[in-house]
Amino acid sequence: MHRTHHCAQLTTTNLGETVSLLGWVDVIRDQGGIIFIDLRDRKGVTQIQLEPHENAKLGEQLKHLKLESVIGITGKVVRRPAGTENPALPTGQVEVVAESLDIHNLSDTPPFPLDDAGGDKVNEDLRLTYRYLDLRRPKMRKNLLTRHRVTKSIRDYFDAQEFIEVETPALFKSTPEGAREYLVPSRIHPGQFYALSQSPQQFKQILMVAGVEKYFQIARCFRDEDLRADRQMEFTQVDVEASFVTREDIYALFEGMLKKVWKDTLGVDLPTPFPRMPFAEAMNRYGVDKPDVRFALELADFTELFKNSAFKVFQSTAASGGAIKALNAKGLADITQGELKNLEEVAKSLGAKGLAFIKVEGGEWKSPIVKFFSDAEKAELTAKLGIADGDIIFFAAAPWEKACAILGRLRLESAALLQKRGKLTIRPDDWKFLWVVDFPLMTYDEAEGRYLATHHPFTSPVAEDVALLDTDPKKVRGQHYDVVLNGTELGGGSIRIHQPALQKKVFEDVLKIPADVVESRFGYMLKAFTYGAPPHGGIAFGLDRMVALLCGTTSIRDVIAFPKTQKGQDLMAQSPTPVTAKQLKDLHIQTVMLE
RNA sequence: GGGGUGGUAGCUCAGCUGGUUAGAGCGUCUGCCUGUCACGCAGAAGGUCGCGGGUUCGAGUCCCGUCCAUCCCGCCA
Repeated sequence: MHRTHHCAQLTTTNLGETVSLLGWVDVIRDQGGIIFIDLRDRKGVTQIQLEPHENAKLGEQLKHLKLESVIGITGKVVRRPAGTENPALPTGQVEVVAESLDIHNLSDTPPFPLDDAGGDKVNEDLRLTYRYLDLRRPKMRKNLLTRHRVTKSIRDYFDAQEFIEVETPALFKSTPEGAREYLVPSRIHPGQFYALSQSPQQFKQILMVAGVEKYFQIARCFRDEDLRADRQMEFTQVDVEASFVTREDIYALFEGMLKKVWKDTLGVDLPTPFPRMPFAEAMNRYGVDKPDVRFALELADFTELFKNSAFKVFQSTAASGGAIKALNAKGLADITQGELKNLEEVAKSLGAKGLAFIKVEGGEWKSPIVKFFSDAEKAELTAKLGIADGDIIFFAAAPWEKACAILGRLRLESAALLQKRGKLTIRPDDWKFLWVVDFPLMTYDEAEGRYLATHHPFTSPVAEDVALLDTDPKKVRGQHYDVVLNGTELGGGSIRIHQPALQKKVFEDVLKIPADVVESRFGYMLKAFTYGAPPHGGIAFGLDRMVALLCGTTSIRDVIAFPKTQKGQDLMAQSPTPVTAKQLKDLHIQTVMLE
């Protein structure tokens, strides 16, 4: 039997037709003399009406029919009796009176409810173990569909812009500068390994040397780092590179892509261009390099003010080159002891010694530290923070970046508390994009005792800062940009270095990678650059995170068909697993477990 | 590697300062019901309280260890 229609299709225009439907048993409502089945396929649901007394064979078949069984039914489309229509259903005006029923496969009782309301509450490990059932849920089916729409939209966009999609190898060479890699032993080359590509970065730059000019790829990437709600060991990146472009060209290109994706999937018109914000400003105002600008609660700086303060903690921090930052969590003076303690723990986990605060209630500043403040200090705090009754002010005194980070985190925590109280509204569909720009090219790593690339070593310095590479590397700004949406970093990219001499200088003189290591890891790239490498730049963009935001979920596992758990296991197929001695022998591998 | 939260029936959860036979809703099974769509009604079955050890006359409850899930820090050029 073939289906004549799908289960969201039948309307009053089909009245009187004999139709065949195939699908899963969604619900059985047995009224005794009349039985209703909601038959579900990937498009929707149609109500089937059966009268077991009228049709003995049907009655017998129905006796052992269970939910989630796969059946086919043939019958006539009729109008539902007046007053029994279901306006919530697209097919709710009609029903199919079953004449015959094929049971293709009886189902065992599912281990958890498959409706959205019930399924959402189920422990995720169970959903992952039975992912094929979880994916039958309307919400998960919708997420898969949205993901498909997004990738289709992206491919259409870049195709229209004359970009071509080029596939680059998953099996690459190990380049241990960046994220930890998955190593793949070579059978043919005993003792040697490939690494799974953590990003097509080097290949896409080579493609520019190859004259492709406009490349994109929806690329799978692999990183052997610890997992999070927004990080999987394998994930998908929208990877783009173009020749003869400036930063502005990339901004416009990507804004166009995002505009189209939002229009195609949500019907939303995104305003462009997106605002640009220098890294230092993002840190100073929001305490992070991926600010959520849907709400204010901005940080303020009081380093100058407290340079000669009677309050020693602030005074000494300011005098020794640190920063004093403050955040007015407006209207949060009703914070509970438990919540305050929790915030203090958060601050401490980020390296704060404690959490200094001022609670403003009844016109009075309640705080263990306020007695140290002069009238002038109080006046400036009031003015800059807009202090009013009902506010609570948090302080951080630490090295600049740490002070910003502490308050940046407290800002988010405070916003959540204010939301809980109904004093602040942050809508998930309030799409606030921005570009964060002017990152430092290098960051000094205390532990390693050398400079590390803030993003990656292929990022080109801002032209007027190149001279600083020799004198003051940390002052050099990179031609890097991150695209941020509602506090999530969706992606980042840069204009790359395309002159072999400058690239070699960055590797060897600035990053202090020994010349022989540079040669073995990146020699092929430096060599390629000597054959006419065009100026180029691009971006890499987290597809999973974007789809998650479009689907209104915070976990990318909800938009990946078969994700891994936080310990990197596939609970359904049960990987990873041990392998046989023969497999290892073929790979010339001997295992010794180390403590 | 570190910190938080959780693990009790198929599912979601309750179970107080340790004390009869460990409960509820949903689901499952049986019966009834000819217009339901969260169908309804009546009844029944269903438990290694994650696992291991300890304290105690007595442990779901307290202690130690361990496993799993999840959130976060580190990490993610």
